[in-house]
Amino acid sequence: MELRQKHFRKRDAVLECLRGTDTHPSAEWVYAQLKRSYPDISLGTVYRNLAFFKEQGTIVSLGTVKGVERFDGNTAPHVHFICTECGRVLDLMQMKVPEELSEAASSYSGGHAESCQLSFTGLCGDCCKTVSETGE
Amino acid sequence: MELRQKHFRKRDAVLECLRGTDTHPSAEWVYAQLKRSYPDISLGTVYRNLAFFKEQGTIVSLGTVKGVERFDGNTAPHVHFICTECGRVLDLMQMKVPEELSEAASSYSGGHAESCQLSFTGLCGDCCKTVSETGE
DNA sequence: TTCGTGGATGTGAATGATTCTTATTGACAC
DNA sequence: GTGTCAATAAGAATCATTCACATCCACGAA
Repeated sequence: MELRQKHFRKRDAVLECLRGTDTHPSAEWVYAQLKRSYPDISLGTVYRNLAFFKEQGTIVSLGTVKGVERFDGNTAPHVHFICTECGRVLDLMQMKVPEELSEAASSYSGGHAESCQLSFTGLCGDCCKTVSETGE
Repeated sequence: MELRQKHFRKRDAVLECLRGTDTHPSAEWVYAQLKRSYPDISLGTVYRNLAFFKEQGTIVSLGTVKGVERFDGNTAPHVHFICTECGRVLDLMQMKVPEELSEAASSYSGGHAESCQLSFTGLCGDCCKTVSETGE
């Protein structure tokens, strides 16, 4: 078991890294983090394993923000706030996503809805402040 | 005015093209359409003008589907259904997006929400059918 | 032990969407 | 006509992501 662990060390590390942050990171960010503990890790491995976990449903993609894909290790349905200025993504865990919406979406679309994403875009608190201080 | 029209012909054509469809097209699709009426139009022009209108708020980006950005000429807030199989994007105009959500998002996030996107992903009717017929 | 197998990885090249650069054009004011 | 300024075409450049391929490692069979 210890030995097996070793073989999957990097795959596991990708998942741990994602679960250990609430920054909804990009592949590049994960790569930079893991580089410290695993100096020989490659970007390809990070992409490969993110795709693997996404496929498994173990993690979730938030779509792209400013051209790069962002991931979330928290698969519980929750709402996101995306800052259009700095690209930060915040969780709004307090906001409820009505349960029955998916069924409504399925029936309206004639297909089968598997997941639902609710997100808001705008300026985060920090960027609001910066804008009001510098006048844009 | 006629003359001025001519100068902006392609910019306007990009907007018209987007407004004349409900397929939520990509830049490439718009380019292919316009190529018929404007054989010398360039992809760069399409990208440039999509970015221009997006900046103005005249059109809206849906984010990327299967790696390519998709646009919507319909800026009225409405719900989308995105097929993960064929990439089709359907409007669910019948579904309501509660008005007060944006304010809640602003207060929870400490920032200022400017827009809200609610979308469902899954299999559209056609793809459901295909899957059940072919057994995947 | 020694092989063989199969999954995980590193490397670097390839891909593909998007953006940038440069030269050109058209509309308008003088 | 000349100058200016925005819009454009063409193609090069960029950048995130994927792919191809050789290698490595754990495990199991001989």
